[in-house]
Amino acid sequence: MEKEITIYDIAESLNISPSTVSRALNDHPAINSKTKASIQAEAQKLGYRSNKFARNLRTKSTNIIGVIVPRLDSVFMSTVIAGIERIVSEAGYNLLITQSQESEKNEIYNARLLFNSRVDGLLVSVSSETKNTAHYDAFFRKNIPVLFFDRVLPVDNIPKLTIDNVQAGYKITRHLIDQGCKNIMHITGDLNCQVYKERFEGFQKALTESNVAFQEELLLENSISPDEVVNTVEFIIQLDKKPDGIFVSNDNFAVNLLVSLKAKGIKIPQDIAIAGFNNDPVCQVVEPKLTTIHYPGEELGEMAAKSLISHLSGQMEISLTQSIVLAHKLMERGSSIRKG
Amino acid sequence: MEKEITIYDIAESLNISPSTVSRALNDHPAINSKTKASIQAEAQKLGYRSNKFARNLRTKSTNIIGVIVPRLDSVFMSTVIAGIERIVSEAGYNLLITQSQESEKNEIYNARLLFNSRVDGLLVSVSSETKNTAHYDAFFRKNIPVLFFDRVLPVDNIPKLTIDNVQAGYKITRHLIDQGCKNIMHITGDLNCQVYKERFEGFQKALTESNVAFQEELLLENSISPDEVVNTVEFIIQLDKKPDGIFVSNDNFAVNLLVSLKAKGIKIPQDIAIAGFNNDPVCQVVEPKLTTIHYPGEELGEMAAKSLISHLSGQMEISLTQSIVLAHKLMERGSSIRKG
DNA sequence: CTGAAAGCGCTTACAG
DNA sequence: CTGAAAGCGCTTACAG
Repeated sequence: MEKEITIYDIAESLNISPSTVSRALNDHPAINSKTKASIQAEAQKLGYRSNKFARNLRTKSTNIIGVIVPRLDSVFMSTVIAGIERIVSEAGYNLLITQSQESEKNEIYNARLLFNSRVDGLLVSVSSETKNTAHYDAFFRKNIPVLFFDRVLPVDNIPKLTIDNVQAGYKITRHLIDQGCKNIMHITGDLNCQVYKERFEGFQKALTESNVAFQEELLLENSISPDEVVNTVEFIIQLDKKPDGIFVSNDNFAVNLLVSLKAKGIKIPQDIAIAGFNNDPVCQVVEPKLTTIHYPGEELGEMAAKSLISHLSGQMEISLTQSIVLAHKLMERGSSIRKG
Repeated sequence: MEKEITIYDIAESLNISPSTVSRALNDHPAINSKTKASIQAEAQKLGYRSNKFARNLRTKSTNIIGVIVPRLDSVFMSTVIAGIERIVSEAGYNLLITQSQESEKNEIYNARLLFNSRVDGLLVSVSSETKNTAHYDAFFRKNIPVLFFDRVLPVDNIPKLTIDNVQAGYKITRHLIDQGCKNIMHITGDLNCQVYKERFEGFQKALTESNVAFQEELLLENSISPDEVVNTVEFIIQLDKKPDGIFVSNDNFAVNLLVSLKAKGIKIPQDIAIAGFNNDPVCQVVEPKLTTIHYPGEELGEMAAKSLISHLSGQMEISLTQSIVLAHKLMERGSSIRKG
């Protein structure tokens, strides 16, 4: 076990004061450049590494950004995280990442943990259970910037980074209608969750606008867990009046549903047109390929990280108080395009 | 901006010493339980939060575990990370996560960063460029435990957590041979990378054992980037003697290849049987479903985190010096099973 | 351009 | 069971 080298060791070996060593190591302008060079050389030679705790204790900042997401293991979220990591590490920050596993309790716990870890800023995508932002008040009170992304809460004065889910839901439903669908099913997650709620809103808006009736029984809420595919297929099969189109708020479920429906002899898109959400790579691999909304995960992550960091570094204070809406895109593919 | 409450504030308001407050807050056994209760109540009331930097500075431990992976945004890796996060957060540790983007330079940078962040332990999956462990020497010298998982280096005395890639490669090739394949192509990543090298080794072993000749031109190295699918299909199409089986060291590529080959009129598995590696969910969605090796990501992550933590908490010192080999499983599916 | 000194908020060996 | 005191390794206002 090596002894840990401190600025005092460097100071002693060079016969100067620790103050000067500290300044030289931080590239302080007042220090003579020759002194600086010799100090830096000596630090290198002795294998010095700065003690972040002592530094943080003094300066009261951590260079750590906290992240809370519902789950780490989706294609979408891992892409977002990868984007965040890139920007954050380029800017010399570290990342403390936690997942709530869709539980408000875990989210509260994580928020507390990150607060106690004194993160300089926080990037949050809320769990589907989360109803309010009380557990972030501690951050607000201390002026620690918090940015919500993707899964946000319908609360004012909190900066948010999202896509326009209402419009996206509208567009995709509109597309299904244009392809001749008149009896459209919607399969979605917890409607208390803002993103699902808004997509559903867009869905309804498109129906109303085109005078397509909304069938209550064709709304399947909370059913986008992969295990639910079997039940969903059964449900669809036994319906007297089967849907001729399905908008699923999640690619993964959509894709599995598509495969299972085909296995039951249902033709996609002729009998039922299907559309998903997110543009996961898997969309391109099923046959027919899945129509979906492109939701730019990596860019979302990068944007989120950039906004937070430029806020932290003092530039662009305003932008963090604004909400940013990223562009999305309808990807029309075989699963919904009906020839003629 | 609220004033930050310290143990001195609690001590003052209760008219006792900071020492006692510190002990009470850490649930020290010597403290009277009434004193303890009143201190904890006061801490709560004042909104006290412990200052980790002061604590770490004193105790010289951080409760942070560093993670270095090649990429965050694969299904496999995000599953691993999710497993790590679960275990680590249950044990009261935090995670500092970095990605090397398959660059040795980035990996070295990240190792240094995490070293300077004084992580208590390190979990590493190396980039495909990484040739040696010199950049982890600093950790070894300080007895900071390092555990390599999935992508490991062929170096002794470093604990590793993997599956038996040779055997897995052997099994899947053996399966292709059993299905009547006699001219098998292998598509793989950088063969300097241990996992790919070993799978290839297993591939060769199975061929040799069954007296199936290995065709040099049927080894495609470094070609598992998604952009390469088109070229690969072209290459296969123009071959005089087309392969009747393909073992791809990566599900994602395998699945895209399967789809593209089908689009060219090649029948899977009749003309060409295909097998992948990892058991990503996408395997179940293509038609026919993809034969692959199940590589348990979540368990891998959990195991890695558990080993490291039990080492850190002083139990099970030995196990970290051993290597752990997780079970894998051949998933036989339609992409390779030939009737008759 | 450089130094002496105080202080960030905690923990813990020592003493009682 | 409780307290006084030192010290972890840094930074920085103040002085020169």
